[in-house]
Amino acid sequence: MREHVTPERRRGTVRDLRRDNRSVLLWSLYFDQPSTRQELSRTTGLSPASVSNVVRELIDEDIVSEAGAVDSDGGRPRVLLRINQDHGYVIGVDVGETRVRVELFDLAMTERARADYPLDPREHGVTTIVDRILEGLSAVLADAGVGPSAILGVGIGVPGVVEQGDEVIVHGQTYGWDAVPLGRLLRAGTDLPLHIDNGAKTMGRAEMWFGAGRGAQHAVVCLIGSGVGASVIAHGRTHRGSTSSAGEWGHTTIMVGGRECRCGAQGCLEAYVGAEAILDRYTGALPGQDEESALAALLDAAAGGAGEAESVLEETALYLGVGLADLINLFNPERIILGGWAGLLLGERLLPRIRDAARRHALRHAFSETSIELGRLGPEAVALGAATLPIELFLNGETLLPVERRRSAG
Amino acid sequence: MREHVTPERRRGTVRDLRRDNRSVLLWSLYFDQPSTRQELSRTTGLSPASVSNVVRELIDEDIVSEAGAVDSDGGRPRVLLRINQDHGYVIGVDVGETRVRVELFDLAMTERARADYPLDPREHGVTTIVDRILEGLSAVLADAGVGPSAILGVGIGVPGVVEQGDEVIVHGQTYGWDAVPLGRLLRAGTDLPLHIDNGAKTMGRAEMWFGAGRGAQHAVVCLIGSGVGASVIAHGRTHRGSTSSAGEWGHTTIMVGGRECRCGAQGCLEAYVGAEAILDRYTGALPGQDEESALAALLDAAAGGAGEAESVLEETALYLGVGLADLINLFNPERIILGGWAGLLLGERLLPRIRDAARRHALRHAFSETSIELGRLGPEAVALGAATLPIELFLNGETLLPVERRRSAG
DNA sequence: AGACCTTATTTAATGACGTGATTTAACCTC
DNA sequence: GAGGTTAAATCACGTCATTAAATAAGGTCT
Repeated sequence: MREHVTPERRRGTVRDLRRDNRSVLLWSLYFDQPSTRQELSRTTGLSPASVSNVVRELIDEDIVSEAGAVDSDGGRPRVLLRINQDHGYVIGVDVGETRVRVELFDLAMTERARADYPLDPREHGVTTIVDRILEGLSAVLADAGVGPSAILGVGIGVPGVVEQGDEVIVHGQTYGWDAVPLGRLLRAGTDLPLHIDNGAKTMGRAEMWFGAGRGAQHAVVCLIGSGVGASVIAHGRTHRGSTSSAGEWGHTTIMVGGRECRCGAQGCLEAYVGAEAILDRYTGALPGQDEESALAALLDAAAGGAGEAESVLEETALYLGVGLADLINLFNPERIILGGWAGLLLGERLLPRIRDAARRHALRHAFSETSIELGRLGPEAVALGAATLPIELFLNGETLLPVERRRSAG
Repeated sequence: MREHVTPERRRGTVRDLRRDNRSVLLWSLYFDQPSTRQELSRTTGLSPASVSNVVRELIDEDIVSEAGAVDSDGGRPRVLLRINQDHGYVIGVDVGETRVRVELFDLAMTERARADYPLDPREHGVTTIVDRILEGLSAVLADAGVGPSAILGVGIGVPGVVEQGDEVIVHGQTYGWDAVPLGRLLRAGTDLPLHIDNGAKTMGRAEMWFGAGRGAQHAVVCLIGSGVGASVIAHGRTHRGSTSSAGEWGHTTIMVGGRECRCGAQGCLEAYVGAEAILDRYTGALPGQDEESALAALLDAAAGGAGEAESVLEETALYLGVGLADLINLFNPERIILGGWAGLLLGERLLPRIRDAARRHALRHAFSETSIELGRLGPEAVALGAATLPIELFLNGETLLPVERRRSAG
């Protein structure tokens, strides 16, 4: 990743100061469009004169446009400013268990093109995935009629642990990937700036930017699907830890000596509340071929009064609540967001019971400061969140121009 | 706390830039004394000219002194710089379960005076504690012959959750304190700038600044005494969460439906590895009046081959390892430091077994990136760590002068 | 001892920046 | 269209970090 950030982000000269001020202004404008110079002066704390200067610069660079004015009541009207959504584009890639999806967005995160590639459930080979991604990149570029030089960057959400560094390495424990240098493999097929991250983390970004997490500084986004992951946000930024593998909530132990988990340990949370585990604990028959319809059927059975289904779900709510309580105690977030396809299904029916179990297992004070909510973006948001990775660099003024890219690639 | 920080730390003008640069220079010098202008230029990334300017300013303010020079091999010798350790003093307070300790340090963290007040085990009344603290402040000032105006600030480590805000509130679940406005109560008796924080967190600071955590950016310091706490450091800074109660590791659930914990929940880690809980699980007789000697006796019994003692400890190592694995999975630290009097006792004998249990319950990748070590400062470091709170503000250039203090107090 | 070399630090000149004060612009009401 | 009002741009100023040049402070060599 580093390779696409200007080397050694400095912070000490007057020019760095300008870059930073420009950046806070862009962030402010991005999340509160349209806005006026006045308002930006208030929200950024910069003087009106500085806002004027920076905005002129941004307009000259075709990043910001003036767009109308607000009605005045006796004075010069305030001019509305907005980010030019066609100044550049970003691409988000969702590498899931069942498909690869590639989406192209403009700066306003409006989808401009999409490509979908279903995966054979047993076909997770690295080269297959790499080919699909590269294919998808060309497809969405062609489809949207956008040239590569207009692309600010490509965000890629993948399952498994992503180790950031000079070379991005992906460890997909449950995916069959072992130390895959995904960045290098893709680089052979494209010059676009790549940003690879764990899918749960990109999903979390999406909820934080555009979903249930908006406005929160400290939050945890829980992703429950077949497996279980989480994205921890502290001070508005994803917590990565020393090698970017933080947030592996699913393999937290909630029952010493408990059920075997596919990670090899015993008593992991995932072995109780992951969709696969829930279905596994239920001995009755369930219709539906895939996990998604099976879990829905289980929920329906419980609603219909089926005893065992009911008790499996009751237990699930307890375990999930315990898992959330651990997050509350350790991270003291202001908000917990339950997402992922299974998380949303379960939350819809069990949220009160889950909340109650969390309350019983968390410290009073921390629990009372936390709200537990459902995600708002659905499980499709992985690509959207991945696309925010290059957006973030852009807003920070860290995006290289295509010319510079070529230089740094050589 | 806010009240003693200049209101609204800005970041946008050239003057802020200077404050920041001055701050990075001070931090660098503080942890690498003595140093030279050259070296500081390298470590801070500032130009030699800027270092010269800032250093001259610091010398004029009597914060830094020149102290000798390094031998040269043919050129002008480099002048050694060090922080003037008598430029100001800080006070650290440790409010423990059995005593209140107040220590006065100079800027080099050399202890200059100390006052100890044992507490009656059942005498945790707020007014008693407040009186002891105030008494201790006067005592160490008198003892060290230092006037209040030379004190940069007072750091106070207390048991329980400390809610930072305009008014500092202490919730001491196990201490019998309920929403105590400790800051306000102390303010009635002293004008000194106060910084209150959880004792586990201040202890963690001490290890990070001067102990086993030096140099780490991501670490967790575990404090095991009668109860269990932790201090999580991410990117070099203590993780506080939205209301500063993050890091309550002790009440993480490791066994759904397990042993009752004094917090009211079941299966908390503390109910298995806290000293009180360990002793409680052992049915044999143990000599010694206090927990400390009892635990030592239990360890000796096990070393002597006593079957039950051995199995209780074996179990303890397992549970503790599980607790550490949770931390590894969630935070992905580069280092875990085991501290607290019980943690040190247990670690001494059980560390290999604890490590092994952690390995079995953590994800491979994250575990392999983490080292698990014992604390180096002993359980006495709470006051030392608390005293680093005002030091931090000082290094950041956020300490008010006594004159300004009075203004802001009125 | 003195000429010369080497390295550290300071000084001087320069360019960039943010800000408050001052102008100018743009719209309203009467 | 004159006067009032608010927004935005411009100007003059002070601050800052940096580069290049100058100076300080010690060596070495003859």
